[in-house]
Amino acid sequence: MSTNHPLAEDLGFLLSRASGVVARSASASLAPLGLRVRSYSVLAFAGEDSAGVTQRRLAALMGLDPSQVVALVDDLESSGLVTRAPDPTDRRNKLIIATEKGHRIREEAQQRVDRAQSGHFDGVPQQHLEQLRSMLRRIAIPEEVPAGSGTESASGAQ
Amino acid sequence: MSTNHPLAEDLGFLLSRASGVVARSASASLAPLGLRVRSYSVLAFAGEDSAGVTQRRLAALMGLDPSQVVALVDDLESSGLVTRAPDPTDRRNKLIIATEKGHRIREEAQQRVDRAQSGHFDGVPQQHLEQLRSMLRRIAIPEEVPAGSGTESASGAQ
DNA sequence: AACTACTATTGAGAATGTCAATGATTGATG
DNA sequence: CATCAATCATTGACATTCTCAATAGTAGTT
Repeated sequence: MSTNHPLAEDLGFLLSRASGVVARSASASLAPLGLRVRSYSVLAFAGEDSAGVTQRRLAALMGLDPSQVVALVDDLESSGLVTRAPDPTDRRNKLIIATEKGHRIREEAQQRVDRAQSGHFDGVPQQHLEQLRSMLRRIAIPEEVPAGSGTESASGAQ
Repeated sequence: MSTNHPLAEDLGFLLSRASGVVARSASASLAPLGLRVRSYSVLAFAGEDSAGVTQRRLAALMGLDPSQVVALVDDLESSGLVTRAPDPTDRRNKLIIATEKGHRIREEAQQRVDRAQSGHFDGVPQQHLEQLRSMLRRIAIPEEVPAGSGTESASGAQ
């Protein structure tokens, strides 16, 4: 193992650093809408599936503790962007569904985020970006998360 | 216009997600040494330059507020891994220098982190990793940070 | 019914991020 | 030399985020 590379070249460090930079600018771009990166993510996922998403699944998708999702949904709900609908098939679940207003804001938010992010990625050729996406997906999601039943031990960190 | 891609394909989201995954495992691997990712980063940077690093520079390197560095250095100092040495050329600065023990721990820590990270990156071909590093560097560091300890505006001052 | 497993929720405590203010020091200006 | 602005480390306050344990409600099983 060539264990003597400077930290500034370490992939984990660069990952964290780049993530911070991008998240910061995204957060700044969302501020006018009263959203943060986290709440935007919840809104986006909720808006992608008209059937709604359970909070448990949101937590798994975002790599958060389920308890964190509660507050995020609380905010979005009190802002009228999403609703908590009971799941007819399993009343333990609460399906997070974007309202009409939620969809509008989500659209606007996505444009803002895209615009902010393009500033960081425009220097990189499209083909490389696709590779980057592929690698990050691989690292971020060790195994595909099924959408239906969650039989996984989804406690996140252990 | 790629304005309608799912969030799970968004580069910023994937970046944040991958960063979290890698940081978590790195943090876990460092726990036995009493280090976290942050304190390890400080220790690593301090150990890379025998002349030491100012806290201001550490903050810039790591993308932190200077006030955050204070606590990190406090911990490392009380653990005997680094020392705060006065800068002869500018007494406002405090040069963070790794102790002998600091160097030993840093070595051990680096091996642990590398081992933990290899689990995430080993599936990716070496060439792609190099591209990944290059892209991340570009995103993470908008402009190269000069390494001069003092305010040597001899060449390339800006 | 009893039991186990799962979901959302709450709460506590630690870690992290952000921001303003301060003392010590430096460099530049008058 | 005296003064002023800028820089560095530090402190403190405050919000956000992370991590964990515990709980009520529900589901599936036996």
